[in-house]
Amino acid sequence: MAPLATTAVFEDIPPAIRGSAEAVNYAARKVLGRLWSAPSYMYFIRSGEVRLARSGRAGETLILQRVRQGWVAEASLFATKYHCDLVTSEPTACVRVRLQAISQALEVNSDFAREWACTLSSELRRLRNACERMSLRTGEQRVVHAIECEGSRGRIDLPGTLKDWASELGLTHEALYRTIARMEASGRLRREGPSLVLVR
Amino acid sequence: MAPLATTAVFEDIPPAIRGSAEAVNYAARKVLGRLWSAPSYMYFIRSGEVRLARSGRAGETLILQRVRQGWVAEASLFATKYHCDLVTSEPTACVRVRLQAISQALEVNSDFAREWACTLSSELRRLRNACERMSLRTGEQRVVHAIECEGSRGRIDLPGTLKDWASELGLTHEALYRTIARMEASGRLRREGPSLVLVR
DNA sequence: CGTACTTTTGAATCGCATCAAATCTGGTGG
DNA sequence: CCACCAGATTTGATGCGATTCAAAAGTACG
Repeated sequence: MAPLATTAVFEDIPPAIRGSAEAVNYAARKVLGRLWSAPSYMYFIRSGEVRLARSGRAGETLILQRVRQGWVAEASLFATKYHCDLVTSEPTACVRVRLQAISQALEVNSDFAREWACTLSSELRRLRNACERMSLRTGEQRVVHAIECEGSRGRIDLPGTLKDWASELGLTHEALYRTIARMEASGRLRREGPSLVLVR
Repeated sequence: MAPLATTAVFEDIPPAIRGSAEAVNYAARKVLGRLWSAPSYMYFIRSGEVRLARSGRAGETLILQRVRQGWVAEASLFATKYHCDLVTSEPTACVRVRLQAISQALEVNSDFAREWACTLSSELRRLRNACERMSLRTGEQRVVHAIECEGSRGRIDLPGTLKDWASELGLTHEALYRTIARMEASGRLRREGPSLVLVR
């Protein structure tokens, strides 16, 4: 399905590129960019969710970034090809901007340049955390690490299914279910609706 | 030991910040920055090696970045605290620049801003690769992935010991030795001095 | 009510971590 | 030059936890 283009402009887009921003809406499971293809737009997510993912030959998927608000695949600005797939997981409203416009804004507008560098830096820190998490050997260690890093005060809101979360944690969904069940049974974890809470 | 300060200026430092750059030399195993401490300098490595690492309570170490040339810990520009330890692994010559100077250069000099964003982006891509690698289950898959991503044409130069490489791959050194021995025995890998070569 | 998907549990297998010990290596000081 | 030492490399045995394959139960949605 072709994206529905509108001409709205949004306050949450950095002023420097509002002029070149174009609102687009996608249904779930639409591909915004495919591994190895040349990127031409940068996407700013307003609502819904876009995932940056890679899939192995066996069909298993690793989710590298999930964005519900803000820029996705920021690193593709200076790349000639996408290094991941870019896919919506649900109906998503976003704004797209030509790479060239971003590049130019970076050149001309130092506030935007600072903001961009800041975004990249924080994504870098997030990924370093993710890397460290993947080096942990047990599912329990990864769950605790994720809650401590990405949640607040021992609580994390799961944006989606446990199965999705499993592929972010680099576990099979079975392993994650069992880990959570074990932690819950021994009182180290509580589930509250869409949240997980570390006990004590 | 206090760093030996000199006043040399170097061509490989971006012009915009050469004025505020200060050459420093460190012995091996010197700590340039400690986890949770406030960063005040950014380091540009000229020779030697600096590692960005985290260590678990059991003493095991995960190497998140190894730099032999270029900026290290770029993400700390916008952070109030280091999120890793910053340590030399051998005698290292680098140039340090106050964060403030970098920040200002970013503001004033659009070429530098572009270069900085470019550096951050490529580090981001490298880290995404590392994340994907950590999601692979066997040592052999990780070795192949690393050679394909970080090496060139099926060959990688190991910058350091196999033991070091093991902690980058998220494996114990024993597991890595065994993996390499197995691959070599079955003819899928060849060792040539400091290099590993994928066969076929 | 049926379909697609997630969640859950079970059993067998695989590969890494762990602990232990021996060998090899490069560099130091006597 | 040689003894020595710290560290890397290597091999072995054992156990643990995740993966895998399988199947059942729960859930959301048309």
